[in-house]
Amino acid sequence: MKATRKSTEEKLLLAARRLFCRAGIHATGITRILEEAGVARASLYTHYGSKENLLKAVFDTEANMWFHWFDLDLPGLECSARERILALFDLLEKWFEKEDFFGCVFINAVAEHEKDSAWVKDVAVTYRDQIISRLGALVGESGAKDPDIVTQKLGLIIEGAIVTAMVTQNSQAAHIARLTAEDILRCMECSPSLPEGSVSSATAAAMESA
Amino acid sequence: MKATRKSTEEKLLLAARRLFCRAGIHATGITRILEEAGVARASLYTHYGSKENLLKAVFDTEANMWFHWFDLDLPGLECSARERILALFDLLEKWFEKEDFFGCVFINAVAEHEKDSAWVKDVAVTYRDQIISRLGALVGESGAKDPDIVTQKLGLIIEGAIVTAMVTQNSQAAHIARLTAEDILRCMECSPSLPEGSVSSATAAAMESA
DNA sequence: TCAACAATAGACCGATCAGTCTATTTTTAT
DNA sequence: ATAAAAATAGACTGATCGGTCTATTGTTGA
Repeated sequence: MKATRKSTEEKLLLAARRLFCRAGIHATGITRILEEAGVARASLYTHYGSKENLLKAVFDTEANMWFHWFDLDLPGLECSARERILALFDLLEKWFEKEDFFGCVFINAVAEHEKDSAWVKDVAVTYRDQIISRLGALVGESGAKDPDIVTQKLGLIIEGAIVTAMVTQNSQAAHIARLTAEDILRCMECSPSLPEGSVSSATAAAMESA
Repeated sequence: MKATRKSTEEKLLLAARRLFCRAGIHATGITRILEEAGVARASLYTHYGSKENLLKAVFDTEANMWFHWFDLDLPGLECSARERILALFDLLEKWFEKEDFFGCVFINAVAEHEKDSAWVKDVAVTYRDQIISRLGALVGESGAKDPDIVTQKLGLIIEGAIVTAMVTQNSQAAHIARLTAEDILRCMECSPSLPEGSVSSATAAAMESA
């Protein structure tokens, strides 16, 4: 608990992070950020130079949240790797419960920016790789038979939980994701396919939709 | 296969749907839609009245895609309910493989609009409920012990697959989601918790992150 | 005390946006 | 063939945006 006054830089960063997620990046004007931060217009440009750089700084802080989870919070738990994987979903739940949770700034930013050749997507994918890599290390420790597939499954339900929580504005998505993670872990060493055969051939005929 | 020429209305709708997803809604100007549609400026306003109404029309077409899957494609398959659930992920994969797939317009729209008191979120949530309801009916047919939880799990991995496919631009997310769905279905009648106890208490201590 | 710096308010600029309007051409139906 | 309807190009408007600039006020450290 530092008693230090929040710096101008911090005030801008926090307001931008909140508004970019709550209202969208394009929809959030510089003026609104300045109002919420309680900071003068020129200060934004002396500290960050542009709205784009401010967004990059917001990306960094969001990535640091994830790195903090994987590099400090989860390793501090005295439990098995499998339990650490499940504990990740408790961290997600705490995140979703915050009053100013409005989705992941990476996902939201990608959603509202050009998907071909845009720096936003490149930055988001780079950070995503770093996060998935840490998740993969955790899965590796758990002794999964096919760690890559398990990692991809877990990454998918993490993203699903974030989006579900954003859209429904309900932190329960983390709990559902945790239950799903338990299913994945329970099936980790079982046979890779269902008793009944695949239906992928029967499905192919059913496609002519708009 | 109709040989009918595409109407002005359709051309606008298709261009808008593609651009809203590929580049974002705010980032897509009217002029760009008109260029891609090959349509005059005034035609947009005679047919739709405003950019907002055009977005609503795009929402309708995307919802109809889902309704077509649940109400026509999947019921047409001669297989068990469980297999129909899995077949949904094959439909998703076909969707992701389209060259102009850039995410779900509902998710993307929510991501870039105000999350408190905005019509965009309300419309998206309404359609989401209708889709989840159809998914729930399918799960009910499969004889799941706890159909509500299973439905929420499946809904979550569907959203996860869509976002993963959007961010990574890789249709393989549908396959991972299908494998996860198989895990969920396989665990459907098993005991609801892992052999080892929960770690939720041990996790609570690890939270002070930014 | 006073100079160097940081932050302030707010006018201002050029660009872009959604939407309107006019005048012209093309299509359609009879 | 011709009149009505639909679509066209493109100029135009008012509002908003990101970013710059000036002038003033606090704040800090020697």
